[in-house]
Amino acid sequence: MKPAILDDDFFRRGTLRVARDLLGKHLVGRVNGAELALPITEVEAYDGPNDRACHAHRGRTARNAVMFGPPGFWYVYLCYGVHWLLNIVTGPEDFPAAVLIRGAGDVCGPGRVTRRFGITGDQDRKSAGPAAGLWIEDRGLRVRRKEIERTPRIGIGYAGPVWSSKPYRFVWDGVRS
DNA sequence: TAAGTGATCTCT
DNA sequence: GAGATCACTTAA
Repeated sequence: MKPAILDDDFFRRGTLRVARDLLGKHLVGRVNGAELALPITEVEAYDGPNDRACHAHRGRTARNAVMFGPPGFWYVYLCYGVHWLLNIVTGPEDFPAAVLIRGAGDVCGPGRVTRRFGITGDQDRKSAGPAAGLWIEDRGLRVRRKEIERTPRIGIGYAGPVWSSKPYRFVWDGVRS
């Protein structure tokens, strides 16, 4: 199968579906002039205005505005004043949702993924693709359902018992090199 | 286990 | 404008 860059149609679907399907797809970027591609191993879904863990839950702000736009755009923000976190906007326009990329290849942890790829606020609000220097490809890697683990999301206790316990985190443990 | 770190958001 | 908060990481 020929590598295919994922486009709007892939990301326009339901957030949970996109999140699950993102496992095994390759995050591709340019680092120091060379191309770096790592298969995505861990993601979390943040699904719209009713999701109390989603940044868009309290309405549109300058920071989260990109989530209200069309799918396939990067949402990058600084967390704890230290770490950049990488999200891809999902769902139709005006439905604020995104998927957080928490792990790729042998890199575990959302802050470490961005550091590995050299991602900063520069990519924020850009459309995922070569022009942004950062995109996602389907390279034909096959992910079996049994290899996917679903757990609650990390670090969102503030969202209350209902939303913080939703199994919106997807981990692929079938990656082998 | 605790602190660093600074943008962002919610009050005054 | 001030104060609290935070989708994390690292060093103990």
